[in-house]
Amino acid sequence: MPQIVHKTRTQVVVEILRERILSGQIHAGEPLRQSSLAHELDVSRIPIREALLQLEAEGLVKFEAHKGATATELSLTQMDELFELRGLIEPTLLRRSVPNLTAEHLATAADYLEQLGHALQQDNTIDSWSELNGLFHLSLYAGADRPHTLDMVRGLNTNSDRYIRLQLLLAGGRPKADQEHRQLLERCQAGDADGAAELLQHHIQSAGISAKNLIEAQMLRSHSK
Amino acid sequence: MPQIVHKTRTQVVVEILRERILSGQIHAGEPLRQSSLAHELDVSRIPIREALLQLEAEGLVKFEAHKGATATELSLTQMDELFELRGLIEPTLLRRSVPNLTAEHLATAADYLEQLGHALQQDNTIDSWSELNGLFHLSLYAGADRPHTLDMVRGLNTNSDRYIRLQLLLAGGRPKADQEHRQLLERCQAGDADGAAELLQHHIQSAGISAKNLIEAQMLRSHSK
DNA sequence: CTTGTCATAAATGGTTGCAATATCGTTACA
DNA sequence: TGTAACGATATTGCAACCATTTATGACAAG
Repeated sequence: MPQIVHKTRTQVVVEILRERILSGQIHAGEPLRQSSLAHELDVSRIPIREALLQLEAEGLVKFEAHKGATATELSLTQMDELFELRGLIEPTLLRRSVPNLTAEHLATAADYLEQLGHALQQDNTIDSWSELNGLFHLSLYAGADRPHTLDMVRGLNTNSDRYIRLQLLLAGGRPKADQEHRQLLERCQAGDADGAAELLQHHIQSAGISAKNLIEAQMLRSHSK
Repeated sequence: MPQIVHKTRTQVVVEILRERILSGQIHAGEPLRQSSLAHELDVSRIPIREALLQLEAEGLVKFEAHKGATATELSLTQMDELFELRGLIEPTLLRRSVPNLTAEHLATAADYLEQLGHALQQDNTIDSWSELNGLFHLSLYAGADRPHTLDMVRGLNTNSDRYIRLQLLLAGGRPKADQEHRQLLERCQAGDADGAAELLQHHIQSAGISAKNLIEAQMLRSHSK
């Protein structure tokens, strides 16, 4: 019984715009006009504005007074920054979490992992894979009891998501990540916090590197034509 | 020629409210009514709402749909979280920054440090000390070239600021921090990144511990009466 | 006396319209 | 020909008003 919840229009708009930016439907640097969005989504401009403000806090748009909002584009160095932060924070979280993980926690993590496997062969692959990937990672941090930090990690993930999706799109699935995920879960189940943390760090680092390579290739291609 | 800058009302309101929360003028848990704030600050409710949204992103208020906004209160465990994150991120930033610090960077850092010394003997001690403290720390990270991370650290600092100020108020100055600051700057000047990073970690950790002790004492006192 | 329902009040969420600001093309002038 | 001032236009910022939701309290039934 999902207890009907009244979403405000602002929240709805936030979700729509976030999805559009992450999916690449709105691409980086593109200006987001309040009026046109308002007209298109059939709401007034106030919810649009507030949505844009929230998205700015998430780092997905840049909001300049009297100039309008634009979808942010992450430069290569900014990607470095993102993955460096994740590589710093997430293993620490995991290390704290592992000793406190209950069987239930591990079960949901395993569930996500299985769904991840299925997601690769389905239709709307990319979006669901990306979401499940985030959920899997976060579920492993449930034992850390660090809600604020978790929010922060969620934010970092959201930001790197665009490039993860791009990576999925161009590289066609990620068997390597899947393998690493399984090993990671194994370590967690075994209660090996340090081993798990180390694996995770490699995992994040390699994801960062391959995302970066992809972007570089992309940039070269677009420059050469 | 400072190129007159037009602040929007929203920005003005954000600054006023942030200062009120950090200074304790608005204390934790206190509800923030849009109407009364709008009347008091002589603006409509729209800028107030947008300001509250921004402050929510900073973690200073909690904004619940249809229920209103309240100033957040940080529990002890949340403080732990905050200082743990700072202790994780800031030393890493510093280590990356030190090798790239120019003489100019170091000069401004030294300048802030001197101002910090003066601030202790003046009137509006707490507010300016707190601000200068943040500026000093941030100035040392200028060489890291990590703008996004810097923003994040700024946010963490803002959140811990309330308790730093409380600490200053009750403990009356912080000669210990001053000493540590000097040593820190020394290490940076000497180009000793690892030493500086280690010092910084201790510095943050001890600040966290003493803040925590203070809060605990505070809670005991209020419970006992 | 407790409890559930309904009406009323208060606060927030959202729409429309107007004012302020930036952008860009045009024109005048060096 | 280049540049600087200027004005039209588009876009954002803000205020006043209306709609919706939540909280409060009275009142009646058990």
